Amino acid sequence: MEVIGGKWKVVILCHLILGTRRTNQLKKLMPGITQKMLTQQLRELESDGVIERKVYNQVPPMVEYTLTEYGSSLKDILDSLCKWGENHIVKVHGVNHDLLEESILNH
Amino acid sequence: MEVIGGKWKVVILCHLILGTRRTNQLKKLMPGITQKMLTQQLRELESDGVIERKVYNQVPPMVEYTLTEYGSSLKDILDSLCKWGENHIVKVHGVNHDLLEESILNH
DNA sequence: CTGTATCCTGATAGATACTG
DNA sequence: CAGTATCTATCAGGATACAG
Repeated sequence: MEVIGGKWKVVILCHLILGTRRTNQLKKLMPGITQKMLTQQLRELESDGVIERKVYNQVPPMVEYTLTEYGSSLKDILDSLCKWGENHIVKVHGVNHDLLEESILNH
Repeated sequence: MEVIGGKWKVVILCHLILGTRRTNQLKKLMPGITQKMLTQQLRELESDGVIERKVYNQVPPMVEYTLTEYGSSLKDILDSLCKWGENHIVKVHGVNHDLLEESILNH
């Protein structure tokens, strides 16, 4: 739970499951997150060994984040978590399915 | 994550998967938890509909907690979570397997 | 574009004492 | 036995400004 318990970590991980992403791509995928939180959560995921940070020395800067092989072992958890979470949100909050992505990914 | 994200919730749920437990049983199973936290986490799990609280009117009081049917749907998540967590602790903290239960359930 | 540095607030949790 | 009430400490997270 310490590894995936941060407010945005599961969301970040779900995005990275789909492939490598740049910092700004992640930011656009999660409009509700602040720059500070994004960096912070990414650093923690990195130091836990589940994602990798690749810096390209150029101007303007470019940084890519990728799921490590170890991080990929979280896929099962993420999947069952997302599945359960969707049902739960629909059940408890009565959100219809079209609003789910927005509801989940932005908050 | 809001449902299982509390500091002790996954531990409580893991115990309740094995069967109904009384308050004091849970307390003994988790030496590190305080009375306050135990009650609090149980109440939250209850209001999320994943556990059920049964009060027997007697002296001394007896209260039993059981996983609801809905709560049982968390079993997959809990399983994969525990599995991954064990590996992670061994890998990161170098804890040997005998110390795992103590390490996990008490902190 | 990516990231750091502050400052600040609310949530979370620990300790302790008390109640029916 | 099970739970409540306080009070306090800590921490995660938000807002904002700044930097290479």
